[in-house]
Amino acid sequence: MIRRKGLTSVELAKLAGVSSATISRAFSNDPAIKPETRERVLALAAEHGFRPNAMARSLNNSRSRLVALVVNTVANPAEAEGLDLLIHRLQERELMPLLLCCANHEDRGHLMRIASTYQVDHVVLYSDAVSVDDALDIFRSATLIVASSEPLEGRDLFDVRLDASAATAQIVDHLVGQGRRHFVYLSGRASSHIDKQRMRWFADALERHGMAFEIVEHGDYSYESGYKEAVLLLRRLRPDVLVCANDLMAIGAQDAATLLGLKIGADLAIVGHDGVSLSNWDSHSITTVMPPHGVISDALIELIERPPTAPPEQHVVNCIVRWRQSTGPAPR
Amino acid sequence: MIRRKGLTSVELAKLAGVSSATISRAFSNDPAIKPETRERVLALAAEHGFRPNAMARSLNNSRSRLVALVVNTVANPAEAEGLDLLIHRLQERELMPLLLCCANHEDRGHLMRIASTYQVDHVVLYSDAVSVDDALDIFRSATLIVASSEPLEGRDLFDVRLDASAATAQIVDHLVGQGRRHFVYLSGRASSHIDKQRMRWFADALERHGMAFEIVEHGDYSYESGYKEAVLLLRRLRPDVLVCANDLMAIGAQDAATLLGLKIGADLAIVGHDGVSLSNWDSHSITTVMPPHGVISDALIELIERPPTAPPEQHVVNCIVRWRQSTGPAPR
DNA sequence: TCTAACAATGTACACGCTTACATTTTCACG
DNA sequence: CGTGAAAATGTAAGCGTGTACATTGTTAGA
Repeated sequence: MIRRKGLTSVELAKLAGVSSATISRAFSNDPAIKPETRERVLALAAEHGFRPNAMARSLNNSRSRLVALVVNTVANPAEAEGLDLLIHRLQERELMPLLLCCANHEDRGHLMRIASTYQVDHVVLYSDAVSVDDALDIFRSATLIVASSEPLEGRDLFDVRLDASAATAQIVDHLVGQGRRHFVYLSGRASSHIDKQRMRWFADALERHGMAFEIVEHGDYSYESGYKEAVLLLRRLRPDVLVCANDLMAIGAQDAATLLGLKIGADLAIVGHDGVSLSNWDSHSITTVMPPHGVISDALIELIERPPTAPPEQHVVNCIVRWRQSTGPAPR
Repeated sequence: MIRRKGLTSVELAKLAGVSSATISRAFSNDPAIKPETRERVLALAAEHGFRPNAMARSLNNSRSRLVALVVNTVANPAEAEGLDLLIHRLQERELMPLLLCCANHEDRGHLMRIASTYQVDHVVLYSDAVSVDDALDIFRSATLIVASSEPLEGRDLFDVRLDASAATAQIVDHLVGQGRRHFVYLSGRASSHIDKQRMRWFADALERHGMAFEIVEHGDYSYESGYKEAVLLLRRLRPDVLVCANDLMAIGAQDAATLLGLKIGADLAIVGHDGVSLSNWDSHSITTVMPPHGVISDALIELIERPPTAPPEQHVVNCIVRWRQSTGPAPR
């Protein structure tokens, strides 16, 4: 296996009988180049397998076309299913995703510092893996784009904020309309921003009916914890609605409830969050509050493509409801 | 938000009263530098937030510390759960993963060509997303590392090959020992290399008992197809063992079998592949043939860290069995 | 035919770092 | 105290592009 280095623009220039500047112009769609020359250069380049060196290129125009994606882990479908779409969109635009997986990584700062070394143009904070301030501090010369449901008041950032208030209200209205009165929220990690938000949205929606809900704080986002906590709380509290911090816990809870002889969608309604694809299996069809991944990705891309001089901009994206069997017959 | 560019090594040199070469040496662990100077430079660098520009660095030593990871999609846990570990290992070594998601991407060649532009040091073909030849052709100056279960005879590549023959044999022996005789394999995509391999391993294991199995070729790796095909085939063939091309289908099949009144692990044994975490839920505990992600990642890292002059090397990694309830009581 | 304006290309330097080589400093030892 | 080797640092030439500016070629209008 011979590892030959590709040729450079000067070498190709020699072969084409032009200067390296012309090579550069051929590849950068410069209108100053004669179309025929362009064609000739590109043909020759293709023939010899020449492609401009992105390192050298970004060294002097300081645009790397690299986008750092800061996530927790790709092993979690709730994150990965949206991420996959975003990566796809980036690739369509010939932007290169640099993935930073922060879960299990003690020193996230170090991780980001290394990434910043590559002169990334944009940083997308795709999960709550790191704080906005840390990221701002480290990625000084990149534009930071935050995707979160945490309200970042007055921060003047580029951000796409998820809002599930409407979706949550729809579900609550529907369930209250079914005559349900006893709501319980099973938390994943009560201290997490996303969990706090979700509880707040539920509280608001219930309050409009003059109602409240109880919180069980012992979950950890896993199937097992959903199962275990559901067994305990169903015996103790006897709710007719169980809202779970994520779909995995909702599925675990459903299995537990079934085991206890409850009829899902009738005796007990179950609601999940995230809308992961497995919430829609026949075995456990979970009504869930889902972030619209396509809309989010589009908004993020829009922020990424904004000219660097443009002022910070905020998008608010509304979550949607996936009606499934765990809340009985769907409305309308 | 002020986007100030960081300072350069010459500027820092000026501040430190040294030359830019000394700065470079301080950051590259060059033994030729006096420890105290090194400390002084690093302290000053930290103070001013200086970090060397990776683009400029790799431009002249042609080592980018970038690793291209060619995968299908991160949305599929079977891929993502192993990938997550590999990314973690890379990050520990200060190597940057450049993710190429090929599923849904018509022109994978183009994707790879762009990535190659960034002078990646290594390319890991982590799934069957693209052919080895295409990758070799495009990433001329990087070393290619292939992770697959497809035997690449005589290709003289760096590769980590999965072998499930022993694991498969263990399962088959166990099931035959339980008195089971009628084996059916539900395929995901019969044309895929991985599926062909898995069928071959099963064929071999059964052959040693003088037995064979039937193949149902209508699956597509989804829960739904597992469910649907299982309903059809269980009525038609009445097997006592159903081997599925992946865990999702196995779970679907289990739901179908349960619906038909079969007792899983007794009337019917079900076997999956991939060992995704959700194969271990209480609701559907599936015995599965699992690639040891840790071992695979270690092997890949070892190949990545091999000096560029080293000759190609092959690792064979044995899959392991996760005994669950879908095959009845575990052996021993 | 001459000139001005424009189109197309070439020239040369900058981007921020590494590194071979040159130079200076240090230090041990006679 | 002088000498030479070793240690530490400085100098300068790239690495492969993009791009401002200079240069050449072309065409229109008078």
